[in-house]
Amino acid sequence: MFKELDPLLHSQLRLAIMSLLMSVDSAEFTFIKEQTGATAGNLSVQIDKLSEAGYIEVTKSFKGKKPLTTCAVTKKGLSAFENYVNALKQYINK
Amino acid sequence: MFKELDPLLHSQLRLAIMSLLMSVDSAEFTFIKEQTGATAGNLSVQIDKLSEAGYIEVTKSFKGKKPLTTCAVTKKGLSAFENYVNALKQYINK
DNA sequence: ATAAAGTAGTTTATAAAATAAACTAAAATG
DNA sequence: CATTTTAGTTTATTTTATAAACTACTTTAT
Repeated sequence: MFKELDPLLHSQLRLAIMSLLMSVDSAEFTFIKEQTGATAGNLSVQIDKLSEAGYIEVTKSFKGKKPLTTCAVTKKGLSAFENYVNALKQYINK
Repeated sequence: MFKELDPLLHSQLRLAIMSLLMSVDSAEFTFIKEQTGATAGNLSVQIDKLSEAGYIEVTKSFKGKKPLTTCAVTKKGLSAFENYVNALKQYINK
């Protein structure tokens, strides 16, 4: 039987966000937006979902006078990502 | 920028169907149902979608007196699957 | 000084998808 | 011969993804 694919991660945009965050300490909203090509609205929604699941930590502050949203993956998020990748391999490795 | 993940394949059940079909010549509806744990209704719908996209070929016949639906991956499906796996690697390989 | 345009997002509405429930039709079973 | 089972399909509901519209503030130009 096939392992279940965490629906929170099995989404192109959320997976891209997580993928990005895997390789950095933290990333700004605008950077993620650029890298993923997502609209701000969509990104905002998906970041919220990852945040509410405890997969990422979102910090809102200011860069000078502009709002600054920074995201970083949590231990829980890292573990979920690894699990997801692991499950996925069952589907794609021949 | 991240490559797009073929939405037809980026679905747990459809991906499982394709994954199964990759390793066999053809598979019966009931076999796919057992292996994936999907409900018949859901499976029927997803098989239709893959079929309409030309990713699989569906043959309806009879085994004795019972209806028999058989599925096999097409060249197009194989290529789409390979493309999908390739794109996916961009997300999950660190 | 203020109107216009840009930045950094959030909220809400809509479109698309996944899934299950209800249904059909025939066959096997008791 | 009535009930259950098999093999599916169709339809309805729920969930999701996504974009459009909006908010709040800042920078630039006049």
